[in-house]
Amino acid sequence: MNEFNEYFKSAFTVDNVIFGFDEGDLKVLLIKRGEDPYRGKWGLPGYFVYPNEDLDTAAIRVLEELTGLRNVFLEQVKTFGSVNRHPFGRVITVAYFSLIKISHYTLQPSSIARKAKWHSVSEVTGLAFDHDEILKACFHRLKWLVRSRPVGFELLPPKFTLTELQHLYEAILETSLDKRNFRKKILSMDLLIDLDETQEGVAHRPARLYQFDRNRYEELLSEGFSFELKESKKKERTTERAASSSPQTA
Amino acid sequence: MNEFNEYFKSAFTVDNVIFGFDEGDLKVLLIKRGEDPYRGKWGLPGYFVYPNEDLDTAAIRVLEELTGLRNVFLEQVKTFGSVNRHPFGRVITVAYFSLIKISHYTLQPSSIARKAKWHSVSEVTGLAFDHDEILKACFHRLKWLVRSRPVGFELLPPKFTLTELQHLYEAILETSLDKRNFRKKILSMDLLIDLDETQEGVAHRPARLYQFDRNRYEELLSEGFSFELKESKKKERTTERAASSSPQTA
DNA sequence: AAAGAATGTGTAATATGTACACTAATATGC
DNA sequence: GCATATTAGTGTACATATTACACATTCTTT
Repeated sequence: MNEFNEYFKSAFTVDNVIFGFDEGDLKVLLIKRGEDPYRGKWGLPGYFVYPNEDLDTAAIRVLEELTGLRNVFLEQVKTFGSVNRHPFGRVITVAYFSLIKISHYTLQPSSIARKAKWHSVSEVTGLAFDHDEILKACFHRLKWLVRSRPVGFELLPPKFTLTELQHLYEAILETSLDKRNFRKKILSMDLLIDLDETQEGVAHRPARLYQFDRNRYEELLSEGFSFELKESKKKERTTERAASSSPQTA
Repeated sequence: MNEFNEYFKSAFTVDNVIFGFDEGDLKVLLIKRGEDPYRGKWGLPGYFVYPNEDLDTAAIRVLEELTGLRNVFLEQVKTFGSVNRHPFGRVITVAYFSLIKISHYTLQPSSIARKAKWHSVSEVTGLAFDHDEILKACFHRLKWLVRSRPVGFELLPPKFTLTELQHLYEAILETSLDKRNFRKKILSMDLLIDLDETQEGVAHRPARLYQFDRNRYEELLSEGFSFELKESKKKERTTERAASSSPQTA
């Protein structure tokens, strides 16, 4: 019984990978570190877990403390525990990820995090610790999840156009999708409410606005429906314009 | 820098969920605990991680020490860290899982594990700690994985019949599959080598034996092939016999 | 040689996925 | 106000995949 105290003990932390979507681009929330190690470097918002705190609770608390984000649903992804991942000693970290609507939240970084800022996922590199690797794992999870759960709607504002939705899927899947097929597929799922409104102030034909029908989704789920969106099989899709420039019959 | 030592530290462990398949039944490897807490109870083979040991390495070592299994490929699934999951103090555990061919290994339990034995997954309950929950999470992962990776072959002996393969999939997916459609699908993937041998000593028409073609699989993967096996949509499939007992035209 | 038990096989109907090109609606610049 | 630029929105034919379904075959046992 007492031997228990003799077992090696390590510090442990949680790190949060928060994805958002803005300006047609997938973003991740990073903080500028105000503490050693890696002071002044960008990293994921993460910190130590308290002794009598569950992991999920810690992730929520730490996120709020560092960035000001509240009530964010976080999902565990993977645990990183390489011996030398932290310069001060053995630290095991549990990575969490989440998807949020950027416009719904205000960032209020604490002093530990000097700044909190959204960065384009595609441009992020050179983060503190092994955070590049953690980000990669979470992005991979997102890619995986997007095909079997309607996660896209978490990232968009409540009202969105089908083109915005498509661009989001293209950003996550890192591929291009056929407009007509994408629309047909999405609309056939019966998960969107057509708001009978259109965009305003755009210099082109305004698009219809839609809303995700969460109740309908729950209902369909309980009927055994499963959301499925496949990655297109062709790697590089040629545009229609390009393809039609060399027709067989002139 | 010195403050680092002030952060709360917890003990941490790895737990392994090893699946096997035998007698048409999905099994999990459990040990009978020879140590407190839960001495004499069944639980997952798991133990403490060393200070200068990576998590994956620890999982492999612990598995071997407790059960005698060597060279098993383990994959991280989830981390469990509820405050009260261990009666002696705060212990965070990282769960790993693996699939093995039961007949290929000999169990050699250590003294810490008084016994190591295969149990039918469907019958396991009342394990030590939160191991019921960990098992459930790993089974869920297996179900998920089976649809996108040819994991079934890891569980079968090198030579197997299509019926055995089908039964395995049925056990994992907890559903029944149509024989002809299953065969058509599997064979069309071009992942099996027909060994031109048949079963011996069975009291019925002997089945052909097949082998998984791992090289072909790697080859197909690099060509962008993706293994996909859907769960059948109908929950309860009626058997043909039953269905044909009430034909429209006599 | 008859009965029992599991193997092995094909086809038609339906559903899903894919490729692809033009018209419609708005804002802006002239 | 008219031409231009820009994005929205729409349909169909073809190929592929999924589903439902029944019976002859080959072996052992009695």
